Amino acid sequence: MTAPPHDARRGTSGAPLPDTQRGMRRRNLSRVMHAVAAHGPLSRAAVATRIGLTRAAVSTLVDELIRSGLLDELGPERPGKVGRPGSALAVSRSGPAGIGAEVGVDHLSVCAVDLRGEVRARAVRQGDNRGRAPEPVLKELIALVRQVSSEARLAGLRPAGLAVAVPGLVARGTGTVVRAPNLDWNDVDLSALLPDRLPLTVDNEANFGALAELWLGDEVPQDFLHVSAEIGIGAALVVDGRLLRGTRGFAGELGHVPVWPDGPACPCGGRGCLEQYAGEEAVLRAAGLDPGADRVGLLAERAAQADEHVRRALHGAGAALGIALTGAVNLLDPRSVVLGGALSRLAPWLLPSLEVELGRRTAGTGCDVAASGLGSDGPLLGAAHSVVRAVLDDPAGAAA
Amino acid sequence: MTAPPHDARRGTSGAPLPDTQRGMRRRNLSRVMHAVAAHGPLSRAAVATRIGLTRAAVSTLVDELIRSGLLDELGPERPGKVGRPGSALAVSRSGPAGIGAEVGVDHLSVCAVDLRGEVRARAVRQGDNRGRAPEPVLKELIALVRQVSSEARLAGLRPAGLAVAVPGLVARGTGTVVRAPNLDWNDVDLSALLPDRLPLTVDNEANFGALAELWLGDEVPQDFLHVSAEIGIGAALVVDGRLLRGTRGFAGELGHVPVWPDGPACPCGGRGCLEQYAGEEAVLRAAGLDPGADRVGLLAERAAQADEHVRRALHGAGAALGIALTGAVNLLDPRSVVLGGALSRLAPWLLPSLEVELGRRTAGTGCDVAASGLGSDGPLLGAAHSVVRAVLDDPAGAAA
DNA sequence: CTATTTCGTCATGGCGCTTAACAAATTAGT
DNA sequence: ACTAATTTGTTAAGCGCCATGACGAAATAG
Repeated sequence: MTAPPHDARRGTSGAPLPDTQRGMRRRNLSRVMHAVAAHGPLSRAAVATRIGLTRAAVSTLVDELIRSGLLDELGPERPGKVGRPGSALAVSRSGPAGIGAEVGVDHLSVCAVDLRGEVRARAVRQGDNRGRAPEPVLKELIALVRQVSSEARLAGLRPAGLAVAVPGLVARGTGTVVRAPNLDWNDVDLSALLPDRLPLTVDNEANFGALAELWLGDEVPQDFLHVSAEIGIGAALVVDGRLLRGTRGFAGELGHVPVWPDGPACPCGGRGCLEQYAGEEAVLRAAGLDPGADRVGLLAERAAQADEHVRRALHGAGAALGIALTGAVNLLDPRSVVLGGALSRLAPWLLPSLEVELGRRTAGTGCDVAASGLGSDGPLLGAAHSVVRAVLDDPAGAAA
Repeated sequence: MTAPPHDARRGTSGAPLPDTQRGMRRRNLSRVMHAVAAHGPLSRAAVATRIGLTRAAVSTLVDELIRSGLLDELGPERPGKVGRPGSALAVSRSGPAGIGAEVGVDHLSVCAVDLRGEVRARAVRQGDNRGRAPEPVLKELIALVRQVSSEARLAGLRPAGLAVAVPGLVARGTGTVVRAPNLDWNDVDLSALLPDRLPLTVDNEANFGALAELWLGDEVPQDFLHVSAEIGIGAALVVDGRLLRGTRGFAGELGHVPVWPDGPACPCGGRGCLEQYAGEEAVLRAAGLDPGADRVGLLAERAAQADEHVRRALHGAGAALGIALTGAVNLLDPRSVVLGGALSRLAPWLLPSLEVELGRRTAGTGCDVAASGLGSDGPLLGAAHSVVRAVLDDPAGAAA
């Protein structure tokens, strides 16, 4: 009566589970999906040489994926070379879809992304969520999710999962928002409040923003530091194509890196944290502006108008950021630093002083700094794509 | 005449290579080795339940490993429970051995470690290597390696690889020392100067020290920051049981994290780097001591004698370290910080001020700080063990 | 002394990939 | 225009590897 080890299979990571033929098949299915997803339409033969299996093996894998509705046969390729032309395969446009959602301080947004990575439906609801109770906010979010989901279904898609980006700390592996200062939420369990049938993932919006950069960015370096400033100043670290979360999921707290250790006291208990120099509040104060609704927009507008106060404030913030990033770059040696989220809009005025500080302090080694091309859509897209990635990582687990 | 994909197999990492049955076998062989190595003598049945395969499958795997000389059958276990007692399996004491070597500023040392992790032979040669040319130093090192190797062979071991720890930057994936300031070596290619038949690995001693902590430490957390101070101040980051090297292999430069950004100029081009406050030179100067031969020993001795100057200097260094580590802890959220190498000897006088700074600046989250238990042997042991790990990771590739 | 439990092995079977051969579809050459 | 060469996708045979189920062996429990 020994328990059979048959069900020892586990989630998507696949690495540490006992190696059996079933797992081999699953990983090879995933390899085929990734190859086709990443490198456009491909013939079976092209997939085979790319992933290192034989054409025969790939044939059976592809058959299975087509039957599952994850791959489409587009028909014969245009013959340019000698030999029988291959039959082009592409990731299906009508298979599973990832539903991404974002709870922002001044908006809610939801979108559906197909396996090819295209956004097929989206919905936004503007409105200040600061201080509102979780329940009504999430009720509105559910309405948006329902709307986008049914729109997706009309387009022939099947929602396969929901990922929610929130501006706060999320307990690792759960759906609980531990603390979201700008919303004033504490210990909110989204999995209880979002009773949709879809598998749910919840994560920090900075993390999803970094993943979007990893999956959708132009340069696609596998190692970079993604800095965003929606809640305080957060950094997400991508190393070797993997997001580094830390033991408790608290990694990336760039905002509380000491810049001038004897500087002003910070609510966190420290002194001279980066947030005291480059945080939203601090910059607004230094610029002589009142906190309003769209504070970042205001800063960008004034800076563009060459407002000297604002420009000087941003100059100082950039310098402080540069000093904090010097520490990070020295520790991590990333290929590049990406300014995402709100920071990407302010980049033109932050970058000069930032690069001066970073450049002279990391003389030989250095590191590129650039603004993200994804703008404020990063977290939302990252969330939706995370669902899609899960399907690509384990196609067998997400059969139609 | 298509190239057969047969040889697509690759190194030890195993993950991204096309999944074929051969690879499956190799990974399962590795799982058996790791299980036996980590959890003492084990019966086939115990291995089977532990790694999630059937007894039948484990039997054939074990047979193969015994035939290769990597596993030993110790005979029947002491029966304490009902049922037929299993036959205890242990990692062989006479299989392959890892040869580790360390080029220190004041010594050369070499040791041989068997698959069980026991040091079976070692040799040390004291003598200041500062400023000596690479060739004579390496000639001496080769002599030590030969001596230890033949000693190991006499004990029935077969040297399977040589790993060298050097106090400097090593170009990733090569055997070239880019820069070793304390030795005054630049662009020295060890693979050309160590023409032994053994497969050669070269890495920074701080990295090997961290790996030793990972593999041999008591606590065995999979995420920690290992700080050492042989060459300047280096940190090695272990995340998820993997060493984080950075894109160029320059990760862990804790010594040049800005502490007081307006502080004294640093040769690196920056100002107020940690090294200006907690580096060996800086501490000796603050303590009013001259640089001598065994500088760290001198500091420890004086501190133990309650020398006020020295203690105050170490107190200041600890505070600076604490500030720099605050940044690192905020960024990485490691489970603990370990002071290794020379720092472990000075820990009693560094820790108090270090913990004060770190504690009050990372209020809620915090992070344990402790001295390494491995003392100054860390890098040497880490190097030798890295060879052993390579065998455990791919037993098939290292058959007798 | 028998029943029970656990261990290690063996024979059988299924699954998944490789190999080798073949038909189909195209280009290159005469 | 017709044949040769090349490449694709499929099929059948074969082999490796693990699971399953049965068995003898070696201990404890009653």
